[in-house]
Amino acid sequence: MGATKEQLFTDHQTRLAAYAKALAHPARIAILQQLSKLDSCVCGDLVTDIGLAQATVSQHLKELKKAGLIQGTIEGVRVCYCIDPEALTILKKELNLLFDSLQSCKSTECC
Amino acid sequence: MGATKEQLFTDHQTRLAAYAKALAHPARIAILQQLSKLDSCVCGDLVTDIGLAQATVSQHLKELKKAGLIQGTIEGVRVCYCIDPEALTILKKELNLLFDSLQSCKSTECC
DNA sequence: TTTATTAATCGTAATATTGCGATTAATATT
DNA sequence: AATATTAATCGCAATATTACGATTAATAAA
Repeated sequence: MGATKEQLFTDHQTRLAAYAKALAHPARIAILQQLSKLDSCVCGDLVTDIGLAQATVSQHLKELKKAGLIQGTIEGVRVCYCIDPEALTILKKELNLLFDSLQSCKSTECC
Repeated sequence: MGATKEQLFTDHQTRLAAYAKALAHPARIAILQQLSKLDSCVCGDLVTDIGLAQATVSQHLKELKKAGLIQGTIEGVRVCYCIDPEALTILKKELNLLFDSLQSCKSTECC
């Protein structure tokens, strides 16, 4: 096994889980923060800044790209990575949906 | 390999990644939503509601407990699971920290 | 006491993730 | 043309995740 039974869940649950998965590694959070901090989007710097091997950083970038959180454009030999602001907006929206649905929590009544 | 190089990251990055990991499966999001929806916290119902095997649901509950998002109290034969409202507050705070740090994103300038 | 119910855990299988060295393809530079 | 730089990808190893049947321990009910 090891594969999610997708048909059991709503689109919102699946979408949010996918975003959460993208954020589920400190390196990927660090990459996002680094990307937003840099003046330019020259992103080979990420490798030195993060402290992981180039192949590993490249893999994390791929995950972030897959989730739609970042975009990459080729600039000669280099690749410029940037956060997709729209994706961030959608992510925030999905998170708000979750927190709204958890707001009616009556847990203090029993645990 | 297959283990995160924790020493490279800040506490915030590690903490948030751990929370995100807990949310990184639709079943666990479904469980949280179900827990907040039920009048009581009688949670054996989760197994029928979610549609996964008892052992699998139990494992997801364990993950949520590990992340601190839920608590479980024994009530006779049954176990009552509840969302920890404080953990939700912390999670929101960590997420706000992230979004604040990503706010200064200048990505539209280049990608 | 015997039987039923509940939920954790064990064991197993399939798959995914994390990490990196080595290689590769692409573009720059000399 | 030869060389350097950059970043994706391959291949591998270690570990983690997802899922479930079977078992177990605990409590409740008969």
